[in-house]
Amino acid sequence: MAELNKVRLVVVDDDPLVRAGLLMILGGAEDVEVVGEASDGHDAVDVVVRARPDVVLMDIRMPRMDGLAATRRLRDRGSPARVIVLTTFDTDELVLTALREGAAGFLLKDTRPADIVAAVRRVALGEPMLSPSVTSRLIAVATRQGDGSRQRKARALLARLTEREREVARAVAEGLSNAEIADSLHLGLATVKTHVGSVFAKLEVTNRVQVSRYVHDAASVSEADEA
Amino acid sequence: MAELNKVRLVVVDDDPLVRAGLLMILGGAEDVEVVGEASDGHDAVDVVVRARPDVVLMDIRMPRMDGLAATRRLRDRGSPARVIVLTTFDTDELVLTALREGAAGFLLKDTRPADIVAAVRRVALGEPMLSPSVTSRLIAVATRQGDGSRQRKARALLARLTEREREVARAVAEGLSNAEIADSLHLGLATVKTHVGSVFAKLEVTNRVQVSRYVHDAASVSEADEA
DNA sequence: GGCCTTCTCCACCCCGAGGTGGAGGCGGTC
DNA sequence: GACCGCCTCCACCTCGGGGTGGAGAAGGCC
Repeated sequence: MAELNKVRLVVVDDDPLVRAGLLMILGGAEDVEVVGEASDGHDAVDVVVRARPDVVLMDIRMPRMDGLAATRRLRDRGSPARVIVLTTFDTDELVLTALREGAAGFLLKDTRPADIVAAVRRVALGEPMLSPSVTSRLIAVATRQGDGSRQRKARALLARLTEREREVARAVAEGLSNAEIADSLHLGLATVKTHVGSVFAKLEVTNRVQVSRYVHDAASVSEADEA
Repeated sequence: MAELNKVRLVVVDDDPLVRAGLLMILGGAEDVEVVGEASDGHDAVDVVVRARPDVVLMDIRMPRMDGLAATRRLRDRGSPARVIVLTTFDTDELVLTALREGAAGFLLKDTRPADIVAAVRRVALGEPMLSPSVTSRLIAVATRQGDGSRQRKARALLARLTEREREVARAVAEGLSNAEIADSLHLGLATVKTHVGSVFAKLEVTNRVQVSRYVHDAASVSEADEA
């Protein structure tokens, strides 16, 4: 039973020493079975597809294909393997890209061996696992935009518009001219101008760029207002 | 020495049973010292200010003042205490609000006792600590906006602008008129018009609303371009 | 020296944006 | 019925946005 529930793992790193170290660490855990290795992203995709692991420990900087591209490739191929990115650096750029590509974990290479093993187990269960500094970065990113107050104000003001006015405001925010708006909404030019004027008055602005800002402020963070 | 390094903790929850449970769990850890308790947010602020704990375990739903408001109040007062929010629910709204108010941790109440103790220790060291499901939500939020491709395109295009042109583009995106831009950058009106024209050409747009979109697209997610 | 880019500014033009003051129809409320 | 809000559209006006085609100065590159 315990045998059947072993976590199947593939280790990917271009440095033989790092691979050896990881094998040592993870080989010691009796609930983990290393079912494959690769030394670059290209091989990694092949190995993962064949070995069907539960979890992949994936280095980022590698020759031929880096770990992020490999992760994306695995997603594209529908592989169910959960990827833990293992790297030395944790810039916002890397973290966000990795998570967008579908990585379930992001560990720094200075993570203690016991924590690496714990991460493999947790990720195998479908939970995410990030190094503390990565979590901090993620918090910074997630809380940065959407300070909330500006968004709420924008949404409150937009709520005062009539349905038609909101449509027009959205079109204005897209950068359309009055004529284009009239066309796309099947209205007369004069009608559009009237609505635009009402929008200006209700939002208390004097030009369309400011309308654009309100609309985009209100749209950000809030998931899918209307279909 | 070990005595001196004890983590000073305050426990805040309106349910006496929950408080008792937490005290039991954390009292068992010899490197944690509970230096105060409170049963609502209002009292919590007082207790924390007097007891000067390193860490606060803070319930959200409480009478008089909820945990989020209390956390904000502590931040406003400049308290160095790190707050771990402890709650039953983990909606995007709650998680983001808590983190914005400066919470260092966000744990669900079904967290195992040992993990609660571990969280207190980690947070005391300045690291964040989130429950797995909270981490998942955060990842969803952080990766949602910024699908990346649009942002990268916007940034790439903006990078082709000269320094001056970028300044002008930013001003345009703020909704300023040419005259206002000329004023704020100490330029002639004609100069501004020239720059605006160049910006249009390089961004391949025909009006300022579209410039605004590029600038805001590029700005989102990216941290503080230039001071 | 030439050649490039960047920044500054000019004149001239046209049209769309934005403001003012209307109108009529349509649906709901008192 | 009278009233009100929303949607539709009109005429008229002004001014700023946006396009064209310049110019001169400063700095970097070959």
